[in-house]
Amino acid sequence: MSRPYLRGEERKRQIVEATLRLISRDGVKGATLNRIAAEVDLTPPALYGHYGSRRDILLDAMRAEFEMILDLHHSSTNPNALERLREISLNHTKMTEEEGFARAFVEFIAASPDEGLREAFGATQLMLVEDLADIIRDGQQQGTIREDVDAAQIAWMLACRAWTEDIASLMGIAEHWNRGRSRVMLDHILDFIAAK
Amino acid sequence: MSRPYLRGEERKRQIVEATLRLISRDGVKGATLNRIAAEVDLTPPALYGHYGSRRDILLDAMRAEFEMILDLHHSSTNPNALERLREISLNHTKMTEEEGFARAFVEFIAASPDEGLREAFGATQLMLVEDLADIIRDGQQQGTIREDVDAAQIAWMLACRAWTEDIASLMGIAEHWNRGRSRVMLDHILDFIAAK
Amino acid sequence: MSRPYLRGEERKRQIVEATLRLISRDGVKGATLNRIAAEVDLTPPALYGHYGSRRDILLDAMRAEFEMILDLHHSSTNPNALERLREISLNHTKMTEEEGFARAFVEFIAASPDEGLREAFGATQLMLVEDLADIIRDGQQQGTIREDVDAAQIAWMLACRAWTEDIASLMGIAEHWNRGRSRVMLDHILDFIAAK
Amino acid sequence: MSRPYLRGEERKRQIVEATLRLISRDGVKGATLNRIAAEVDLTPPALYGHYGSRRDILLDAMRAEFEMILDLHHSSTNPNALERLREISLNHTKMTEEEGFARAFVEFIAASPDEGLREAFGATQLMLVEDLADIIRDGQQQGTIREDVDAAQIAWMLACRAWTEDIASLMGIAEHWNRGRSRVMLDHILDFIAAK
DNA sequence: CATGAATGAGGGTTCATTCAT
DNA sequence: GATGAATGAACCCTCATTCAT
Repeated sequence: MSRPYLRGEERKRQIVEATLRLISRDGVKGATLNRIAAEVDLTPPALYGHYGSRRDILLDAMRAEFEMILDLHHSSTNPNALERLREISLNHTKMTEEEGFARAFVEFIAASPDEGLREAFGATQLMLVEDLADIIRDGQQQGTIREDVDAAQIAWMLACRAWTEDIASLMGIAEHWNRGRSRVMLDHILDFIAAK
Repeated sequence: MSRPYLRGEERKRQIVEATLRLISRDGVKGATLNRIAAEVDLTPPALYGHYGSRRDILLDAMRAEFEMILDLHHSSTNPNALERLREISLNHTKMTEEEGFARAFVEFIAASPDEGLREAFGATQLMLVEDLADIIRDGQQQGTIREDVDAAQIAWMLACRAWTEDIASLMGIAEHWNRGRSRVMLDHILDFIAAK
Repeated sequence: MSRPYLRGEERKRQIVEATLRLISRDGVKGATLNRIAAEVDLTPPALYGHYGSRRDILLDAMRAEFEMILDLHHSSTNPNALERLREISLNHTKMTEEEGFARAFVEFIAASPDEGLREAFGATQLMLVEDLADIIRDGQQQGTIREDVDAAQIAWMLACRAWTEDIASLMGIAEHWNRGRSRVMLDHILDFIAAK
Repeated sequence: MSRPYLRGEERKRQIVEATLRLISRDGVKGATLNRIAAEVDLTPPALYGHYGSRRDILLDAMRAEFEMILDLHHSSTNPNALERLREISLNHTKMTEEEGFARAFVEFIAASPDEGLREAFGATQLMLVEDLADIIRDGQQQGTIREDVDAAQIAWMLACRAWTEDIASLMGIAEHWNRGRSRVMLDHILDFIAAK
């Protein structure tokens, strides 16, 4: 009637956003075609005009989430790599607290194996860790980070800290693994790698 | 006919084991009554003779898993609390590698929110962390662990390391977050808290 | 344990009472063996020690209800048959208002045909109407009721009034078909048959 | 394949008709989705394409039945309101005898409370009684019905007569509360209210 | 007299997907 | 690009009943 057909790309963006919203709220399992369709004011079969299957939608949503994390990694432009890591990490804390973001991220870990998303998710996770490792190597070149640390090792520890934040928030125990403790852990890591 | 009735407690144990097996393999979502029943050679309604609902079965499975972790925490009897922590942590690594164990544990994090298991899981998680903190306090009293560290903070960091092991295994990226790196992180933490 | 086995007749009475209670509250359909058993603190199979089937329990409950109505018919000992009818009818109104009674009665009408209770219920209903007709014939003999009215016809009309009271209560519209209107209808009937 | 898709409204009509048929035969409890679907040659889930739940189907069936009664009320166009009431009432008797009609109507009274239909049914019943009361007031204005009777009271008594017809038919005792006696009751009421 | 274990039938409902339009 | 109708599979759960104990 009054709703005009949307151009393909715009509709896809709409669908992906709705999907991430649903995943954050109800988990991957809760992101059913019925609900996604309702969210974008379409009928479920209409989704097949844009994606080949529910799995494709989920994968695209995962890609979008991945890009949001990448954006987070570039949210700081501090020339000092060490400080950049700190700012990125603190930004992560902030975004986790602003419920919504990163929530979907953890849900992908939680995705039922039969959704077949875990492997794909593992791959994106590797890229993100590698991205952090690049920053660390950057710092080693500029002299703000000790040259004798294993960049990948540190990147993983930072990622591990971020996961824990997300998971704690997800389980409703964010009061115990709180901003303060998360910060202490971050300081431990950064102190350890800081060039003296 | 030929299948003898099992006594209640034995049947419950059987059901819980089957459930954990299914959760490890297919996630919480995959542990359906149909499959659980098939696994123990019963019809789905028969499960209601032992549990009030699917949720009750899942909760009991969670409790069983919780007790396995508690057992893990007492798997070392080293009188030196610091070394006890090390042994417990390394045992965790070993068990994670022997696919199966702890896998179900992570699946509970991943459980769809509508299963209503996360809060319950968060509670057990808190208990486990507190259990680790007790060991740390133990070490502080016996002088093997620095008195000026926050026991809870350290316990969380150890838990965080364990989670990361499980999650990495789950996502199929255990090659990158491997035994070696996990060990390095452990050493970092223990070196930091060791009494000089 | 502490609960001694009950003598057969007492247990049956207990079961029947529980059944009527459940029927009043949840309808015939709601009087399941599970609930009846729970109500008398037994397991469902134990009921088979006293009755051959659920249907038998329901039939016995119906018989008990029938006797309660009979008691109602003899709740007045007024020697004047016309006044006896009035008192009986007003007592019915009172009992209907005291939610609980007669509720089960109507539920038997409502019983799903596949319960196979309606025919049995029709038979008891006939007996009750005939019982009222007897009172009317009594009045005709003693001269308080016109001799030219059809006793059965009037008995039915009185029964009809009683049903309407029950049904209106059941549908939650007792405010509209209320005590006053029910009373007016009663007066119509009794005025009509009163000997001049 | 060979079965063409039915347009929505037509399918809904088909479903409602099948539902009323089943309710007449097997009661509200007997109108299961399985049976309704089989009756219209569909699978049970297909019904959800037309109604949101079983309850919605039942409510729609109730509405359809309500409209049939309304039609009955307008089945007579006799200008004399008193005679109109007589014709309507006699038509009701006739329809009750033609097994099928009104049968479903009574079943709604009988619906298990947990179906949650009784309140809704009570509301429609009120409308029907009010509809009859309007005819009575009509007669009072045109002078065919005494001005000093309570229209609502009389309407209820007429409804009560109709219920009794239905219920007697339902219980299989229509031989006792038969056309003749029902007619006598009708004459009583109409004689009473007829203007002299 | 009563239980505990189990069953087969059936209940309402949700889901991803297909197909004709 | 989107819909409306329909499906098959699977979901959790309740029921009356049976049988061994």
